Amino acid sequence: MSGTNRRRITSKELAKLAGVSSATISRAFSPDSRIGSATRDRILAVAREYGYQPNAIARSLNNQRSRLVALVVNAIGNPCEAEEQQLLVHRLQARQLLPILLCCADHSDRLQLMRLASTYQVDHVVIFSDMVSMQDAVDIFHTTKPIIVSFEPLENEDVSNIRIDGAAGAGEIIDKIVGDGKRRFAYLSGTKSSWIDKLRRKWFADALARHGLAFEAEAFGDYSYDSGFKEAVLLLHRSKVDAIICGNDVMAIGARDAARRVLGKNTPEDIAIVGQDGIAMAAWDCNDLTTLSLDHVAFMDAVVEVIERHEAGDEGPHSITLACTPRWGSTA
Amino acid sequence: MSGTNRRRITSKELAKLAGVSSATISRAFSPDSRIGSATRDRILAVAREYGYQPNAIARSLNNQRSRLVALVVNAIGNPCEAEEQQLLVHRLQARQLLPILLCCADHSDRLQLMRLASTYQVDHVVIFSDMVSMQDAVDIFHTTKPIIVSFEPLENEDVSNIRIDGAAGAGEIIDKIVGDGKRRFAYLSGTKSSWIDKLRRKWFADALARHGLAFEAEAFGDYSYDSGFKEAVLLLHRSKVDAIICGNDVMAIGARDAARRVLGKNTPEDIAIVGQDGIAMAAWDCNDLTTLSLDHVAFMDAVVEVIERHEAGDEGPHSITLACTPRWGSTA
DNA sequence: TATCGTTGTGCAAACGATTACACAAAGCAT
DNA sequence: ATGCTTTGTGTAATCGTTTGCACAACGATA
Repeated sequence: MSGTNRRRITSKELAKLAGVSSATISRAFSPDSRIGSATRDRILAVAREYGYQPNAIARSLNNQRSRLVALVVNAIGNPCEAEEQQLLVHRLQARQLLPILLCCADHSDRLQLMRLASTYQVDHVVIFSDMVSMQDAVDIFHTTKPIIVSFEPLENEDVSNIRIDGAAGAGEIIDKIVGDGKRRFAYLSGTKSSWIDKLRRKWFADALARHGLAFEAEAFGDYSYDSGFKEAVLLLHRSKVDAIICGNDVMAIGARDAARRVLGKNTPEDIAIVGQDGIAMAAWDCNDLTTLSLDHVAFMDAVVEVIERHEAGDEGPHSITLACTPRWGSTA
Repeated sequence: MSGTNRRRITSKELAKLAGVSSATISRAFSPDSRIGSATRDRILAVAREYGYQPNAIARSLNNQRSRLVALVVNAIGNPCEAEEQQLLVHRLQARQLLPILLCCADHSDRLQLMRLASTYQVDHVVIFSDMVSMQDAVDIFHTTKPIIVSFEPLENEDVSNIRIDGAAGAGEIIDKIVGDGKRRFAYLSGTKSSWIDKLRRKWFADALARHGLAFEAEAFGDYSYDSGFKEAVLLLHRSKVDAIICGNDVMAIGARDAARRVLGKNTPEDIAIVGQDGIAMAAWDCNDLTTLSLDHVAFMDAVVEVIERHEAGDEGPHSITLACTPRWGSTA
């Protein structure tokens, strides 16, 4: 309680103070173990007095269970990832699981970091980055079945995963925009190399194909507002598209600003702009974005459900697919 | 390498395979320890072959150093915190420190969570939440000197901390707005109980006082867009203010939208709106917010500097203060 | 009263590394 | 050839828990 003593008291020391063995101390802290309730109460009282808490590191070593979860993400700064992380972290904490955050800029240190985290014997791994190959994940976390949250076609079917299907939603959105008279579409990708991005593009391309249309122009950004803005300017200067489908919401906002500010084009009359993700900001009055939206709550519930099944010993692999639905705003 | 074998190999097993003792295995993995370079190379080769990595949990138990850092935050969803976290996490990872994220909605489980994290023997604690009392932090992490990133007047001077001073910047902003002819100011707080919020308000109140002015109206939100929007509507209905200073940028954007959409008031002609934080989004073309901005990079550099001094054994306490500067946008 | 669960506790062996200490081998000067 | 340092390796204790096993005490049953 005093808060100023430097060293942490150990179970052996507490045992001496309470006149019991360290085994009994341990039992006092595990809810269902044979111990007299009087003894337990006395121990807990003494423990509180001396500020004793069992050392989770030592316990993990003995248990072979760390209750740590590695979260591999690309960027916390991206609002979509931030929203999802927040939901997930709360759910994990409610289950007494602690998240270790791995946030990786480039590819080389991503693997390095994953290796580092694996030495901490994490119980679960949630990979939000589709830049990580499944094989790398499985190799690095060989004792922990990772959960892949991405859309890469699974060549290794032994890994639990959560996938998203936006084909139907993209269809609805394209139908609406074509119905509004737009014919000349562009796709503004988030990255050049990601599977997610290719898949998302395909949803819309397929929907366009059903109207006998195809993307007339392409551009590549990096999921940031600035890249959305810049690429949209270039795109609109070099081709006369009247609709831009963007790889995520943030780029869509950038593209909308570029169209309005640099070219004086307004949504949805002059140009239709569509985002993807369904972040909270998309619904703000100043944005009111039409976007192919994911139910982030259901998404993270799915992640937690897979984790719980893994904890229960049923290592699957489990596979869950969630559908995306349109959010109708005033940009398309 | 095979990636499918369930159990992790131990140093003792690897020792047998390499024909050495487990002590030698350990030495092969610590850069500066007495070991023949031929032996080391052989061990590392065998280790790679069998996918051996030293167990960080066991090492931590022995070392008394976990290389884990607890990050206590209010909400990842808040863009300001997200941006800072991202910067900090990168800096920690570059130093082979792993962040454990504690994200706390309400006060009771905040302490609970901090206690849980403390059982993992974290080497450092960074507290971003001014909802945590310093005394609680010190009590819970009694073996680890926490770093408090907040503005609460330090009654306990034994804790390293990083503070922010926006008095001068707020002065500049108020001077400008008053110079533009505005006289009737409102303050839209982020929370009712936080020290940060009170201090931020005081910067602006003091600046107003120098012009013989004071806040005519007050409102309380929760740092969210929706609360900014809602409170601004109520505020503008019940009083005829022509300037609103907001507790953060997100609320300022909400307030701006409310003024424009619900009351048809434009910035900066009809009403001046000011944010605080200086998040990236404030500079987006659609927002172009005038805000009292913090240099997040310098901020997180400061946090890391304190951590490094603590690691070097100089536990301070260290205290760093950073100044906020105005970002001039079109909202004020 | 003898027997048999049941309950509560202690002993000691894990868990997987690190590291102080001891010691053999080797290099080098006398 | 002797003594001294340096280098490389092994032995064993340690970090702080948990848990299987043994056992004493106790109440209930026959």
